[in-house]
Amino acid sequence: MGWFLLVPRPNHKQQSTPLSMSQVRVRFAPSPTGFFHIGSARTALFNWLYARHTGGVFILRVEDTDQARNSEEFLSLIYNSLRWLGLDWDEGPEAGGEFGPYRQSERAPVYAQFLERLKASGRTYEKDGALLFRISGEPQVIEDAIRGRVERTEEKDFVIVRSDGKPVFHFVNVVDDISMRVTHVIRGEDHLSNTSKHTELFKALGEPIPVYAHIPLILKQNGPGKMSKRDQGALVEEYQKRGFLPEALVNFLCLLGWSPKDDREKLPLAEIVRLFDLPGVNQSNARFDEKKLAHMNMVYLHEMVPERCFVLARDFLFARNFFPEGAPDEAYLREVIALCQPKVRAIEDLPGFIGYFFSDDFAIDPKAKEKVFAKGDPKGRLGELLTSIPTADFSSDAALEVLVQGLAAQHGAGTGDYIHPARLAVSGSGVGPSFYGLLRVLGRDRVAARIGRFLATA
RNA sequence: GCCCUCAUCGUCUAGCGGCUAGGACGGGGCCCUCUCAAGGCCCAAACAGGAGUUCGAUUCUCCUUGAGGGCACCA
Repeated sequence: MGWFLLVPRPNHKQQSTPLSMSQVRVRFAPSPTGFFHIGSARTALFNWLYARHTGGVFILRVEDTDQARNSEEFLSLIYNSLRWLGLDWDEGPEAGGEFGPYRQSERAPVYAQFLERLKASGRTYEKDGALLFRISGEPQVIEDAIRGRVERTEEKDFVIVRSDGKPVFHFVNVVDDISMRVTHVIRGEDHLSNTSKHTELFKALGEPIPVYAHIPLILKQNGPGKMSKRDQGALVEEYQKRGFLPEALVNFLCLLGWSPKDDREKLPLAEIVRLFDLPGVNQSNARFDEKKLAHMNMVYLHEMVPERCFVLARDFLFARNFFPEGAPDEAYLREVIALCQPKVRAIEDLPGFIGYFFSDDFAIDPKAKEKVFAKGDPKGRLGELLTSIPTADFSSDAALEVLVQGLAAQHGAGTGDYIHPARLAVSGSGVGPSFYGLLRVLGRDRVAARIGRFLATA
């Protein structure tokens, strides 16, 4: 890892005119042939981070030349996911820019023009109706900003235009990077072996070679191989639908192949932007760990301001049709969410956690009931509590706590002797949010009715 | 098969010649106590193997092994 101390840092300035290359220009170039997945998201993220770190330009380029497999749905999914993650692009579709168009399907004239240049160099020839590129056969050396010197010799000529007239990936990719003035190519390591094809093309066209930075791949969490869009937990859209917090997913993704080099893990994006650099990126592949993502998501959830949590939770609950009988009172919902925010690990846990706040028709958990009735006199305690409810102060948790402590002292019992049976009576569950908050939010009427019903039926 | 890349706890990582090899997730235990999927504390857990270089290697070099990727008229 010490090579970058010896070799001057990325040397694009030596390779081109300082004026045109004075600003970093990176691109993320997805092809809309399937769902947007975690690996692509991280590649986009690292490009975005580098652009923001250097004050450069982040370009979105759509590689939609595979017409048989492309779809506009997949494309808008990419846009949506990038926006959800906060990865805004400076140039590209829906953003404009002076080096467009940014969809390859609209760039045929550019490819024709560069093809003429390549033909003029005498390095192309036709075979079976396709156009081939004649390689130099010379070793291709790149100074990868992450891996250091990598050398590889391309061994055979390759097709650059199919017999149907469509140019292939290697050619259009290089042409676009040239014409969009891309200075740094940050992409997955799966492209490392392709790079020799690309440098051959850059040289044949007499163009400067960009700085390459091949980032490690994300491996699927179970089983062999890299993560693909078919793997469990691979789709960005899925996390969005499940109510994950985008800042948590971004933070987690940053830590797959990069670290701040100290023991911090949760850090603000602005801090990551400040610290991020290519030599700090790891060289080894990382295995995706959904448990750690879930933990990161929980940490962000618990630290989030309640109002934002409310908005996210409300939208999520409505999206899941959690209120089939219509919207609940907003102030009440806000209180429920605020009460439960510290107790759930994720927004998606909410539906299973808050049902009894919105319906009196909840089941009594038999296990919890067994535990409550195992000792003491739960019904007697509930009776005492019920008697005190009409005159109780439900305006604050503290007031309710005082009430229960008073009952306990008066009857020579512990607060738990009231709390556990009462929690069961009002929620049907042995677990839940802070007890006094639970009573306060449910309110006097519900609490009294539910305890009364419990005493009558349990 | 050929080529390229990588290699520290189960997982994500810190470490850039001398450390009791640190942190986090997950796992186990204890505490708190109004429950808990929350919080606090503690424990187990790693330098793949072999040769070198060096006074000294997790750290540098080579080999082996393992892992990943690439070798399309897919991108």
